[in-house]
Amino acid sequence: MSTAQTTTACIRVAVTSAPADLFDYLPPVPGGPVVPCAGMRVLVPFGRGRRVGMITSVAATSALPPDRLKRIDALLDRTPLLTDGDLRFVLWAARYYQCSPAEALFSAIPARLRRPEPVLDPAAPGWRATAAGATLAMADLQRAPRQRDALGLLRSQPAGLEDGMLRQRLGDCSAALRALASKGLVARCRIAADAGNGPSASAPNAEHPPPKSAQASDQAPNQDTGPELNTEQQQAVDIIAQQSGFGCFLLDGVTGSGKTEVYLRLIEGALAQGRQVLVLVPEIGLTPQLRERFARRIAAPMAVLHSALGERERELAWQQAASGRARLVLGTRSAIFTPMPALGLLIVDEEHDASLKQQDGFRYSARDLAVRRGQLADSPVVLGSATPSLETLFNAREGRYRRLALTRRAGQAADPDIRLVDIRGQYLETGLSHALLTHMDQQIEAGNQVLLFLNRRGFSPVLTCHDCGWVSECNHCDARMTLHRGRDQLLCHHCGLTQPRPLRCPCCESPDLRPLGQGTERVEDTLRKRFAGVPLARIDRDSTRRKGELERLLAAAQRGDYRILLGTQMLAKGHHLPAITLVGIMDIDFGLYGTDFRAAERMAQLLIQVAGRAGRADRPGTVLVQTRHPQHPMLERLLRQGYGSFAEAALAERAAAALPPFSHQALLRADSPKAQAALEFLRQVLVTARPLAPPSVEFWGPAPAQMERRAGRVRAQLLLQAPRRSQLQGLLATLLPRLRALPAPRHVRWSIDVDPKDLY
DNA sequence: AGCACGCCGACT
DNA sequence: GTCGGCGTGCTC
Repeated sequence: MSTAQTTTACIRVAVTSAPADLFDYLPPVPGGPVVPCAGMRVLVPFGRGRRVGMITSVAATSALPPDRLKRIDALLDRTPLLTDGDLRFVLWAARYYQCSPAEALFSAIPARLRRPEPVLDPAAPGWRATAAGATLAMADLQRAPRQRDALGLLRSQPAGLEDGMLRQRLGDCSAALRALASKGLVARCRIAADAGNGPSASAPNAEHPPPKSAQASDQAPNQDTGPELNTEQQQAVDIIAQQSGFGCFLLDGVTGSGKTEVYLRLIEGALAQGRQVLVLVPEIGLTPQLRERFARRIAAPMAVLHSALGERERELAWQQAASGRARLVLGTRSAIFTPMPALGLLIVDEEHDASLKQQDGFRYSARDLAVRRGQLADSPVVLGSATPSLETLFNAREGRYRRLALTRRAGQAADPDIRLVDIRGQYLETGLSHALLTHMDQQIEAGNQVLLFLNRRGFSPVLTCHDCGWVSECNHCDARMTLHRGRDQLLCHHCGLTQPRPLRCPCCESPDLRPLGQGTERVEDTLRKRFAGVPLARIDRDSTRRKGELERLLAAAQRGDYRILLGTQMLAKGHHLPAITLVGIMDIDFGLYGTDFRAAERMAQLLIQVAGRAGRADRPGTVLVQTRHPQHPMLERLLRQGYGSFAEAALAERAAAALPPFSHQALLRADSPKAQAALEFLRQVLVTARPLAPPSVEFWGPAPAQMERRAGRVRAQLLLQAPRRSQLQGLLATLLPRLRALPAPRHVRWSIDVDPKDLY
């Protein structure tokens, strides 16, 4: 039967780096051992060359005459990489975000599989505990914590763990393993392959033993049961755990209220029911801490997926999830596409965070896709944040999500005392007011830690000539080049252009060049002089360039090695720094009069997140916010009445202006090296689009982009806005194919961003 | 998106 | 006489 079918069937293939469409092929030469199925990769002739593609469906006939169809060269997989359910999800996302099926599918699988490589052999080399290792008293390894952790983990997995999995759980532990091997406590082994057999086959006891079994208590140093929950936490856990099918929850919990503890209980519950759990976090910076915390508490196998992973490691982790062997998957945004046959719970931590949105190519929002995936998997979705996005708060208000509030900080910690410092007319020492410096003195003297936040890296944002007024402009962008004194260069933060720091003005030859304004490097300089002898760490993209440096600095900060922490954005994320009693925000004004309608929302989230670093332990925290606009209504409201009240007011403004979430947007961006070409193209687009759109759809522009010239290209944009998502989707579905067919003016590149987060 | 074909200026 | 600029068109 399969012979007749395979000779006549038409195989629909998404081909890599091809136009947006799918292409029809004939099956590979009949008689092969493998029947082509949706979700398998194939090698196909395409034009003059060969490409990797993925089968999206197998149909009876093609719209094209059979003699125009070519034959698939080879099947690259013996079994599908993606199930029908996975395919449906990814292809839905491709349609929603107006991306080609091929680009979406191949960004959903590990990068290595975009090439015609065979999937890695899951029977990979690994380690297992020997009989001696299984009976050794753990106390004997008291002085070797790495070895103790490694052995403890291997003892909990009698079948052994493969190298990639061990690295996932423990980081680089090869030295510890070699040491254990030399004592005969662990041995090399191959892990039995059971990929593709579904979840239960690989989870021998479908009921995953919760970590309180005899075996777990044996490894007490590795597994704890966590603190008791307070009423709010318990209530949240109970309500979410009751949800049997799809349902979306907003876990709205102030910093330090124990959201992670709620996640952990929910995870334990879902695992105990034999389900898999997917946890999304914004950035790698968060992963080590969270990974360790999960590893300490969750006995079940976990896979970690983040962007710093090597290709092979990533694929192994992906396989672990897809085969059902990994029960818990912790990952950054692209992990939303990880196949998980027994998925039963999705958690998105810091759901407001911008890095959950992919900013190029396939521009998806991992948070929004998590909701969709929860629907398809008929599973609960938990969105957690101390500063929920206005979209999510709106959804909760409308009753689409259920809001669960955690209002109490764990332990004795009191809410931080947030105060504005009016810096108008004040003398500033490298941007630092007298008031801020005095508070720093006090806290440092009292033996506490201080955190200073300045969202500008480098020494100074501009270098200028005191004699002729020359400024360090970038040749390729409408922007100034930042002076970086560490590397003695001018650097454009927008296109990456660097040039040696000029000694004389390029314009008038004057030697009197002066740095204007301050970045973290310059503040560091001042602080090292002002607080001589006080240990200080600067944490920004430049000081943490080396791999593992950020973790090293944060760990040292946690131990109290540093008394002053100075940094950018990176410091705002949920790192736990319990000794901080003073947070200084050097400049909040960027968010008050921003051109982007989301500027105020971002400012508020940043302020509350940074403020959340203060006073997490039993010491009360103070936050000083330097501003030139102390009467700004949004800022006042945020400080007097808190984020929730700010969000209500901000939502009212959005409603009045019919902005998202009260409407839905898509942004068409175009750029070209030629001055008017991008704008011209978008005018053409508008002419095409207007008649296709219902009258309720509004068009804003086309207009030059915020920074019109960037990296040598002139940029323009056209914003589409509709009251209803379906109207916008309807318009895009008819408009985009026409745009792709439009004669593309030379050198104009364009792209579409559905639900854009940044309007520039 | 690649990668061809194809038709016009500066080199050995 | 060729090498090579990138404009235009096609890929099941």
